[in-house]
Amino acid sequence: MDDFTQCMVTNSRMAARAITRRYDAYLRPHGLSATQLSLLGGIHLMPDVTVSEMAEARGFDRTTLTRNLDKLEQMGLATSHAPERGNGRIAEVTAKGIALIEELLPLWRQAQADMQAELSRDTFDDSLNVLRRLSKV
Amino acid sequence: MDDFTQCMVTNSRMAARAITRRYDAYLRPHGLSATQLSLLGGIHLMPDVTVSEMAEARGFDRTTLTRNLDKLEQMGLATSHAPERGNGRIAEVTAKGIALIEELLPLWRQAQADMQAELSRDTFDDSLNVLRRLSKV
DNA sequence: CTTGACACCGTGCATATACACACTATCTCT
DNA sequence: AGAGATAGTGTGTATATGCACGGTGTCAAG
Repeated sequence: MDDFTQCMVTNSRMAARAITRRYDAYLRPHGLSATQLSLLGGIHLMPDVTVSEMAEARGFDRTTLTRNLDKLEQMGLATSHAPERGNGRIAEVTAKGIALIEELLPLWRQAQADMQAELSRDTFDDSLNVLRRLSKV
Repeated sequence: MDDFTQCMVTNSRMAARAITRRYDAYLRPHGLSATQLSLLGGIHLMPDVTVSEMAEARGFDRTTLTRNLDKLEQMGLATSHAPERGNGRIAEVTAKGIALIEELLPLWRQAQADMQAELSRDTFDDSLNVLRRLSKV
C-alpha cells in the first residue's frame, strides 16, 4: 500500500485544479470563469452540433453540458434552438457572447503565453499533446 | 478567435474527466469513487499534517478538503483530531478505511496497469511527469 | 396511422471545487 | 495578563460534474 503518488486520478485532477485556478486569476476579474470561457469558446468552435454530440466530443456528461449551457444562456452569452431536421438542442454564441470572448481573448492569450514562458515552448506543446492523449483513454 | 483548441484549461479538465470516469468504472461498484480513494490514499500517505498543510500540498482549496474529509468521516473511513501542540485538524485513516483501501488496491492497480498497457509504459511515465509538472504551475 | 424502437433531452440527487466571510485558538510582545 | 498578529478552521453560496430516472420527439415497420 504505497504507490498512490503515481495515481493518475490524483495527478490529473491536481493538474486541472492548478491550471484552472491560474487561468481564473486572469479572467475572473472580468466576469467569466476559465471553465465558462472554455465552454463558450468550445461552442463557438463547434456550430450546428447537438448538446449530446458536443458532450461526446468534449468528454462531458451530457447533463453537465445541459446545465452549464443553461447558465451561459441566463447570462445572455449563448442561445439554443432545435435543429432543422430531427430532435435536439443546438447551442450558439450570441453577439454579446462573441463580444465578451473578444474582450477576454487577450487575457486568455496572456495566460497561455505566460504558461508557455514558464514551461518552455517545447514543454508546453508536449503537455498539450499528453493532455489530448489522456482525454481519449 | 481561433486557437481555443490549445486551451490548457479545456484540455486539462477534459483529461481529468476522462481519467476519473475510467477509474470510477473500476471502483464505484465497490462503494468508493476514484476521487475519494485518491483522497483516502493521500491521507494515508501524509500522516500528522493539518488540513491546511495537506490542502497546500495537494493543490486543494482548504475548504474543499474540509468537506471531502467530513464525508470520509461520515463513512467511518477517516477520523481527525487536534495536534499535540498548537491549532489544527489532523486527519487519519481508520482501521475500516485501511481495510477498504486494501480491498480496493487490486482494482486500482488493475486500472493503473490497464492505463499503462493502453498508453505504453513510457507514455504512461511521461504523462505522469507532465501532470506533476502542471500541478506546480 | 398506430406502435414500438430509438435518439434526445431535462431533473433530482449527490459529490467536487473554490471564494468570501466569520470564528477561534496560539503566540508574541509589552 | 492583555492586545494584536498569526494560523487554522468552518459555513454560506455558487459553479462543475456525473448517475439514475423519466419524459418527448422521430422514424421505421406494419
